[in-house]
Amino acid sequence: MQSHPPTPAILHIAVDTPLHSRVGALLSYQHSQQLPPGSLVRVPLGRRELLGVVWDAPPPARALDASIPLRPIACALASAASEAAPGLPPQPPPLSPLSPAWRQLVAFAARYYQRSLGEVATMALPPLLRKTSPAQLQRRLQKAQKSTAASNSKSGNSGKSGKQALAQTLAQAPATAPPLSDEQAAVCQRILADAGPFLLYGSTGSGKTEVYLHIAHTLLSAQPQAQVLVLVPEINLTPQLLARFEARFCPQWGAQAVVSLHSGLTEAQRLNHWLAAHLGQARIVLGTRMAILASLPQLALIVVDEEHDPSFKQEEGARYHARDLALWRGKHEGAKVILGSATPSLESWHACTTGRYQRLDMPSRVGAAALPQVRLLPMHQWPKNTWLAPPLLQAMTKRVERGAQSLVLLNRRGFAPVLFCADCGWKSDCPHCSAHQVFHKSERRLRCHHCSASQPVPRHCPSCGNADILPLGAGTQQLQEALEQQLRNVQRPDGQPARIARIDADTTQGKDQLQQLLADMHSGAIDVLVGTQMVAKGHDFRRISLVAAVQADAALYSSDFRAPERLFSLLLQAAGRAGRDAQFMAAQSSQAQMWVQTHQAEHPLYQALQAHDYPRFAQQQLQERQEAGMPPFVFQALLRADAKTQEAAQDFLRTAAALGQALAAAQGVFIYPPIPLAVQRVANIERAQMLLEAGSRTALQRFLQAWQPSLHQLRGQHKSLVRWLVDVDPQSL
DNA sequence: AGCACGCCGACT
DNA sequence: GTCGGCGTGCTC
Repeated sequence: MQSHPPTPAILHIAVDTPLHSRVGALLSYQHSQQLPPGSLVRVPLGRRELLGVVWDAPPPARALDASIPLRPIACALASAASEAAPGLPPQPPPLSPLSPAWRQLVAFAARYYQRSLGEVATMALPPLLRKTSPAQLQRRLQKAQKSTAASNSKSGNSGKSGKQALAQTLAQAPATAPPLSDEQAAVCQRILADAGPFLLYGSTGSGKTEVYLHIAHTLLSAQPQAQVLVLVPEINLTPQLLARFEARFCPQWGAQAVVSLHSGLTEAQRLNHWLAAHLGQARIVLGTRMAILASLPQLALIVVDEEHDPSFKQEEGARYHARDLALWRGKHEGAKVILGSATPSLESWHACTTGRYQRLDMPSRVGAAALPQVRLLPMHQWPKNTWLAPPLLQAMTKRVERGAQSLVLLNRRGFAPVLFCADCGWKSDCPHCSAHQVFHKSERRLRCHHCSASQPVPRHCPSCGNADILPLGAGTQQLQEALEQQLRNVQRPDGQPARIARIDADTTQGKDQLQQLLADMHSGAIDVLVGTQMVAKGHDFRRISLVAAVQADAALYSSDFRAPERLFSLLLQAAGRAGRDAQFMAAQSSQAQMWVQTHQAEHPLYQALQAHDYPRFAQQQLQERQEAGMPPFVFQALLRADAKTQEAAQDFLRTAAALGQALAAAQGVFIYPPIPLAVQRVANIERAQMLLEAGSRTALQRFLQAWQPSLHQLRGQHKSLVRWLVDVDPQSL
């Protein structure tokens, strides 16, 4: 068919190299023929071979020795149909190039977050592609194209948990769509009629998922090629939602129609799922933040569930925010975007008040009991070291006796116990970090949560030799022990003693342990569950009628201005664990309750929580932020420097500030003085950062863009500098 | 960033 | 005598 012989060409290729290196831009290679932009190739660089993506523009002109010929690419993994040489058998259909829309997304993310094109591009591709030969890929492709009937439930879930959840959900809910409530129907109508983006504000149990399913079904039915992307905060939450989407869509469109994309998959699964999305076989892709960069040629809808969740922000490498990229991608690819949350981020809430997003409310809780009653328990009337106030213990005792469960939520693992010598005041500080090593009873070791250095628990104080050294500070473990002590004479309806269990990093080292604990909780074998944030999210325990938050106040004193927002969200989410089963609650003839132990019962945050009034909380927070000139009313970025000494790190930042000063002034960007990070030293590296603030996103972007070259130059002059990085839209300061 | 080459200290 | 520390230099 092709009559012209292929003409040799120069390809401009994005490879994973840091922006600040001398190979940070597109690299040029030669090949026997032109390959279309988006083609996947493997190229030699130095003595290694890297995955690369063919780009459409040449890199900015650089001094390149013209007498040395460009190296040829190693192989093409994916490209447009290549001509078979005359006489040879026709080549099997190759993988199509990545779409222009995908490359634009990658280019935007690279520009916005100040990383190289190649780094973002390779980050968006399955790691196995780096090692797969064209022949292997070809085989995989043929297999994928032939067996659309292959069981996705096998590869779609990792391990037992997914299958259990699937079976559970299938048993509970028929695959047919339940009728929508009036509220849900009204919301769906708006979403289908308007452009969006939409903020779906609905309390836990209000049926947001049913709205996602309905919209997805409508769009996928209307367009046979259309695809839907659903983002969830954490891997643990994927199996449940995955099961619901599979139950609804796989009977109609086959097992390949729904795939997951997250870091819990094996490399082979990830490649297969990615391919299914790229080839259009997957109609629905459900995944964590990384899935926002998947190749989805016919994207029609993006759902970001729990859009307020901080885990959508990547905190290393290219520090992108999946929700923000979702909005950009939706706009540029003509896909609808739905952000869903019971406690939206203040950024999103604010965007609704300015009309940038359309807010849709779903206030009612369906199929569940009334929202839990929130009781604020002032702690000043009890001795200072009281962990659980007597009224709360009484309430929990009553639940145990009636066969109902309680959940005790510890605000964070932050107050992990350190080892302390009462004689000389020695504490188990980490020798490499400005942090304490934490006492782990089960391992009999001290471990640093920042650098992972660990050592056996000393028998005597290393400083004064005193044998009387004790764990200091409330840990989940001590709380569990205290509870066991207090409830030791309490009996369940079956006459057995109360059973108390704990979920945290210590007790759930093996995956099976966590599954076992969750199963025991579901079966009712556990009466009181003590845990951190992870128990507050997602789990649908049917018999919990009381949730208690202890030590919640810490967030109110935090220097991080986002701490209250997170606390409110956590507490409301935790409250949502109680009273999920209306029938059970009716049989208990009691109301679901959320108890909060506090020294600040009058605090507006708790007052709003008591009223289940997120809008009031958000409005009050936004007003504070506006008055204080904080996001979302200003836009921020951080420049961080790591060096061998704090002084060197700050020196670099100060020099960088001086170099950017004129530019910053011109763009209206304010540069704050450098400060050490909260954890100043990790693994013997000193860390400092400098806040940049601007009244507009574009001003900040323009400044960062212009500033970047000076930062690269500066690098060479500061010898003890280990590295620097820019964090655009930081989540914590 | 990798991954080399290259030159000085404690071990089989 | 080698193994191995990480300093400097290069990669289309």
